[in-house]
Amino acid sequence: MAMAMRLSAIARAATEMAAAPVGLRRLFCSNATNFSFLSPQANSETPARPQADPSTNLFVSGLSKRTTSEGLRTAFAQFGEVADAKVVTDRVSGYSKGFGFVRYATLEDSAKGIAGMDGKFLDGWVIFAEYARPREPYRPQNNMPPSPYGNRY
DNA sequence: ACTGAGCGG
Repeated sequence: MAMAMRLSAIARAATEMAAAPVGLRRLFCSNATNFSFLSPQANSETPARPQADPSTNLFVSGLSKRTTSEGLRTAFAQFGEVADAKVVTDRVSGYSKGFGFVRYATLEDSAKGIAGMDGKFLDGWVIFAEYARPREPYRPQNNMPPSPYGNRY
């Protein structure tokens, strides 16, 4: 019965993990976050699943701050055709924010990119690759006129 | 400048 209590504690912990926000699930990698076999109702009960729908665009987090867009592209290009790769940097300091985006040419490639890179090491850090959520709609922060240096939209 | 969760300009 002590055993039964231990097992239920484990099941409870696993259930909490499955319902935990992305930040906590990051302790593992996104490949190992499906614990629905321990909480069958979690599927219909989970309000908004944190995972985004499949996309050619990947959100990559956990990056070393020394990883560049070029390094990101090189790593992910092993698994498919990379159309674009970008490490997000602070605009004033120029330093990496530790995450970035990789856009593949096809959905097949982006799936292979996740399988190949999620939970792997890059420049000494375990990185996480997942489908990116749809990009934020563009809106100028102030009421500044459009920049002459190139608005891409 | 360090920052270790996060979804970009």
